Amino acid sequence: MAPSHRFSSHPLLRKLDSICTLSDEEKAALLAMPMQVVDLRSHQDIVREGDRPSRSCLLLEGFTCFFKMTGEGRRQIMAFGFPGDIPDLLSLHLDVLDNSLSTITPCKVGFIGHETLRDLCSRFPQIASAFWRDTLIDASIFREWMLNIGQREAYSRLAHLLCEFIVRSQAIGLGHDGTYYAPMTQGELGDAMGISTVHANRVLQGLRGAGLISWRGTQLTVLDWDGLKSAGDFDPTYLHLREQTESLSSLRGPGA
Amino acid sequence: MAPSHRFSSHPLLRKLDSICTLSDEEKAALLAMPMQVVDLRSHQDIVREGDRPSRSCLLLEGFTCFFKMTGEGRRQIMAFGFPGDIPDLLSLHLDVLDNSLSTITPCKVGFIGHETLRDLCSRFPQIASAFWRDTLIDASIFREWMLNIGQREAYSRLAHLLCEFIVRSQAIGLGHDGTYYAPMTQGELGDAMGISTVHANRVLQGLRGAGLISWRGTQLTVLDWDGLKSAGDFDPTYLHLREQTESLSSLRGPGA
DNA sequence: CGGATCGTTGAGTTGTATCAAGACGGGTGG
DNA sequence: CCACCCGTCTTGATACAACTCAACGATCCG
Repeated sequence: MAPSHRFSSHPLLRKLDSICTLSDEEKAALLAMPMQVVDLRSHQDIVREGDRPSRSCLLLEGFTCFFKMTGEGRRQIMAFGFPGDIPDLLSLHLDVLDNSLSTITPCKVGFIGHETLRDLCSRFPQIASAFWRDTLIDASIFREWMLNIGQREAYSRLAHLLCEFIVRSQAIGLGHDGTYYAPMTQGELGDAMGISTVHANRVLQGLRGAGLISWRGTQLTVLDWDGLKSAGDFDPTYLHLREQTESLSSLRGPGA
Repeated sequence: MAPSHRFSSHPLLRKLDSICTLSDEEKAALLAMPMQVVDLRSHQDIVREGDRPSRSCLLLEGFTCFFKMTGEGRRQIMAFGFPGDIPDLLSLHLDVLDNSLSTITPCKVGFIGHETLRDLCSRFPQIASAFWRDTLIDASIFREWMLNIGQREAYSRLAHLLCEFIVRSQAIGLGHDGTYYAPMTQGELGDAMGISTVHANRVLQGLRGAGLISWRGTQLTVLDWDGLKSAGDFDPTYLHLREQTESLSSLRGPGA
């Protein structure tokens, strides 16, 4: 029953397995992609707004953030990148990048040339569909963040963000016993939610005080999953995961 | 010099012309798509959150909005749909819809079956790329709205929204002499910016008082384009239009 | 051990929400 | 054709969520 066959250990396939179905031939083709593997320190730029990259970046290990700055120098984080993600896949069809991408932890990334990706898409239409679908899911997450930032108050907003973080971690096999690796600082949390660092701190203490989570260092532990979900008005539909029920039920076990 | 050949009158081609290049053969194939044309009244749902549509909706005439509701009943508008847009193209690769789509004016729409679209994409890779690119531009706009909602104050936020509305209108040939058809109510404006109707009204009067725009009924007139752009911290890069300079210079003419 | 980054707390300020009520305007029915 | 009605726009008063500024404590790392 466990989906552990010879491919499942690679982060890209874990990620793609969580959102679509691919044949072994297609998976083999993905693993055969030539890529330039690079190790990066934390808080280092990968690509910057205004660049015209000819390759995209597959995140093999670590976490990234995708963000954009206001003219007044305020930063909005648009997305967090998890292992297996290709955070700048959009540059395949968008010549000039309108966002920057940085690491938030030390990362191992693989740069894949756009010709390689285009060739793969034309030879394997299912892979093209999977990549397109992946960018559509990213867009769906952007919309949910817009709803979150525009319409929910900060307390609920943070609860929602953490729910998403947990479900996405779970989907690619990260986290044990209701505890997850959460490397973001409170400043990054604030920039992702459109609130100040100070307020992020206060709201976080609200969640702690309500007994929903504990968060020490980079260890985030869910103490009351149902409570967190309802505080965050969270419905995972927008993540468009396969087997949602399975990953969620395995969550409720250790959480409750 | 004018790009008016036999295809340019159709809204879909005007839209696609603004973001990519297609051959005459591809354009002919697009125009030959079978579609079910329907007239809709204003403020009518087209598809709802939770639907599993087997077709997408090409907007031939009128304006739509794409939105999502909070558990507490607050609405966030994610995007406005212009003539030529396919606001729910994403349903081609996302089984269950996580947003609702409604008209905001009377509309003429053409429903196109997903098999038709898939067939077209497999026969004409350039069309597949154009559609994929279109959804990526939508995502880019979502990100800019996140930045707008999360990091800019209401006055600047509204100025930015109007700048985008004007440039997008301009890109598909709507508007004359700095005047544009803007059918949104102040309530819809507020829901798009994450502020209340009352505050949308006050901020709008701020823009009027600063001499940047006039807006009576559905007629929005730009009085000071450079002023509006700088109030909104607006840079159109994220719209990924072809020939940006051309459409913007023609704007400055009647505007100033 | 010193310095930098991150987390935490307090006090005062400001942007925006809510509630309420009136004015305007366009459509419909008597 | 007028009267009415409903949705939208507008304005005022009050309340609150979140911001800024500032300072201090806790870590971590070199």
